[in-house]
Amino acid sequence: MKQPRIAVTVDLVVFTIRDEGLQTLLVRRRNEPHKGKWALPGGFVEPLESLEEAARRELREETGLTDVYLEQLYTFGSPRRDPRGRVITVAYFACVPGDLAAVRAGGDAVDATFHDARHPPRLAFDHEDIVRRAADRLRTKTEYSTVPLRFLREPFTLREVQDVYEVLLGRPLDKRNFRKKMLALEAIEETNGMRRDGAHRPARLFRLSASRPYLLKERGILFPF
Amino acid sequence: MKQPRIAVTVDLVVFTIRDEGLQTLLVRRRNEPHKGKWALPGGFVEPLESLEEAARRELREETGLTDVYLEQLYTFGSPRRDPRGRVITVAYFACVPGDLAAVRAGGDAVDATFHDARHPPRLAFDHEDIVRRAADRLRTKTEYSTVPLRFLREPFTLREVQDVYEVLLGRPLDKRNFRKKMLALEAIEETNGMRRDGAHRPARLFRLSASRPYLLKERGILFPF
DNA sequence: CCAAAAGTGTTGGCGTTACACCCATGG
DNA sequence: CCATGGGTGTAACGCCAACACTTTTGG
Repeated sequence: MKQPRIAVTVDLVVFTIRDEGLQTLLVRRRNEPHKGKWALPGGFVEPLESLEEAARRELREETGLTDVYLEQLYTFGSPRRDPRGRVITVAYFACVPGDLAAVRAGGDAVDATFHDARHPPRLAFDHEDIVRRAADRLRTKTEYSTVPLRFLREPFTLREVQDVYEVLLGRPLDKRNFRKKMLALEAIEETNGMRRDGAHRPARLFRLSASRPYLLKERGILFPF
Repeated sequence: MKQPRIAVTVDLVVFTIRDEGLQTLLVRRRNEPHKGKWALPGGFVEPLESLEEAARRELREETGLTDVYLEQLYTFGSPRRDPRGRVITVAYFACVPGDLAAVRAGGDAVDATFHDARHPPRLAFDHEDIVRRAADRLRTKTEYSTVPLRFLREPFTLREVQDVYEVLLGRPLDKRNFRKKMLALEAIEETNGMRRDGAHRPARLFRLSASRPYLLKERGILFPF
């Protein structure tokens, strides 16, 4: 084939909820171009791996995480988005629990830390566009899906679930209505464990239902109230 | 850069509504691989064009259409999806009016005709997956967006709008409720023209509102009834 | 016994659905 | 004047949002 070849990368918007806010993982670039700038973790797709495999590999290399929720977001391909030449990037976003151990920098990354996803610092390439689009998608999906459950480590309490939704939606939700609706979805199921912490009634613990892990509501939306 | 280079194509799922059904444009391949098989229109991305520009160029070359609704769908990148080597494809879908003049085949295409989108013939590469995913996305968007208006040529009547939605949703809708809802969205606006055809009262003609061409409903869905 | 968070039901309002007849035209 | 599709309003229902107190534990 004498078709024009193009370099292909995957970039990852790794969301977590921490310090009462939505945060995203950024790495500081060790090399040119954009040396020293913050950027999304990511890298070139290898010849024999699929795009999602490439994304999971990069995520594992950066955070040690496996089995996270990962979704293809959008493919960015402006001809001049990378000064090195024609590079398109397939962007993914991931949802990881907020209590994960410190991420370790590696490869092209000097440093790897979480930053406010809605007001990130200046980023390399078009990565600010990517973060913005990912945050929009996440907010939209919060309205009608149970993707936000992926921010929790099992087992979790209903209050923890509600906290996640409240951060993502940016407003408080009514506790009774929230519980009714979340339980009606059957996206989570009770364990027989309890969480005992502090001087108050213990909380029931839940896990994701084996059957409906990523439920999308087909009719109506989840949280109009 | 000594990064692995990959060939990048765009493929198009060009939807139209015709003969009371959702159809998609297919071309018959002139060359190997998959010579003689039906496939989606598409082709290689040129070095200096963006992905969307490539998609619009291919669409123009195949159908002569410009100014159609075009949306990036998904990027397919399994390592063995193309026997020639590593080729990833950025898939787009388009909505075009059902009354367009015959499309002309060109380039790698022997023939170009519309086929039932829900039961297409056997397609080259992974194009059946692409069509299936596009049809799913279109159906989903029909529930909460005015994308289906893009299947109509302006000016159009409310009955024509309803016909489009009924085909996409696969069920009849109540005429009065449909009109109320569609007008309340302010996605279309009245012209002062009338369509006179046949022995009956003439129908008011509408066009897309300049302001809200691709309205997505933020709360609730369009057609719960 | 007090503080702190978990857990639980009911009601009113609003938005959606269901539904049938008159209008304007061409032949 | 008849056939054909265009155009219109209301009432019942069901679902959603609002809302406050009891339970259980630790100290």
